[in-house]
Amino acid sequence: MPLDFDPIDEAAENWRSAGWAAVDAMSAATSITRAHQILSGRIDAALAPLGLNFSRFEVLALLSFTKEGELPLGKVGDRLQVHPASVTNTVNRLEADGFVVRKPHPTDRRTTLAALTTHGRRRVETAAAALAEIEFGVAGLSADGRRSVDAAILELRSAAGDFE
Amino acid sequence: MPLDFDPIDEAAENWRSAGWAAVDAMSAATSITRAHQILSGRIDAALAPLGLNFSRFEVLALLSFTKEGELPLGKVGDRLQVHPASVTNTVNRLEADGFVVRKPHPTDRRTTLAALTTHGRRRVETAAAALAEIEFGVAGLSADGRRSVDAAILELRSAAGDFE
DNA sequence: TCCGAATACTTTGACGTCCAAGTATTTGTG
DNA sequence: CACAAATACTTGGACGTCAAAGTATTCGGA
Repeated sequence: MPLDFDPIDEAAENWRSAGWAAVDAMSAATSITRAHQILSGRIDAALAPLGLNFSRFEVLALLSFTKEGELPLGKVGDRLQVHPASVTNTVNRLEADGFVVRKPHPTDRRTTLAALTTHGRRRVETAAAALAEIEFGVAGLSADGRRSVDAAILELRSAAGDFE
Repeated sequence: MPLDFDPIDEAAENWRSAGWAAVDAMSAATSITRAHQILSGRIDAALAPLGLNFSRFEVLALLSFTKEGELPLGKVGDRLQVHPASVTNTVNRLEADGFVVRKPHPTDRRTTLAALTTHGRRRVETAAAALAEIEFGVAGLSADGRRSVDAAILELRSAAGDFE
């Protein structure tokens, strides 16, 4: 049951009326938050039948891009920009489902590798196809829209010190 | 410790190399996810000293825009597009902190109203100023960027049936 | 009027994320 | 070579979100 008005637009009007500052910033932030909600709902729904969620999928995809199909847990966290505790948790689930196994690092005994299993490699292919099928939840966003979102957010991420 | 490359761009390259489909969609979805992470981190940090997080703030703001400063919990959920259980939880916290009180609906005994207290009204003003101060986390995003994000996401939300 | 369906909220439980603290191992420096 | 500091991961606790089930109340059609 959709509302018969745009709640974000409505909120912006209210902010303006209340004399609150930074209305455009508020609107952009709320839009991004809501977009994330929509995407993550769609993506998780597409992945659920495969026993995955987006985090778990991202880990499998990342591993599948490496030569050996394995990576230290710390590297996984760095690349995906998630907390070490989340990596532990995610890999626990993937391991319980047989998609990855933990292996000791050959030279550094502090380090643990997550290594893709055959099962995991098959599953990530299936999942990638399923996500492509639903266009990663961004169906409804034009090619121009996708490019401009990418470009704008690149500014934001760069300013936030995400890289370089 | 930022990476010395853009992890999203890196991911897009990997996807292309692996021959996976919908690379532009993947990139847009990942950008939005990461942007949300950045914003919510900044916003929650700004609100934490006030005993709020973004959800709690949104509820207070919404109430402050009404004539009487009160609204049925169900309406709150509709406007903010969050699950009823989350509304219950959020209002519990706000009530425990004295920012709102629950009141019975005058005519429908199924319904509960959340009503702003004086304390809550003062706090939401302070919080709004604090958020304006950090530009809702979107500092680093140009005016053009904000507009194009808004416009693009409006497409997405509209297609997702968010309203009208 | 009666009663099944709808509505409104709460409760419980499964997850997921982060922080802070704890353990193990390696690094770097005097 | 020793040992404090840094690194790598795990654990436990606080929170937040959602789905499903439960309770109370109101609505609407026979």
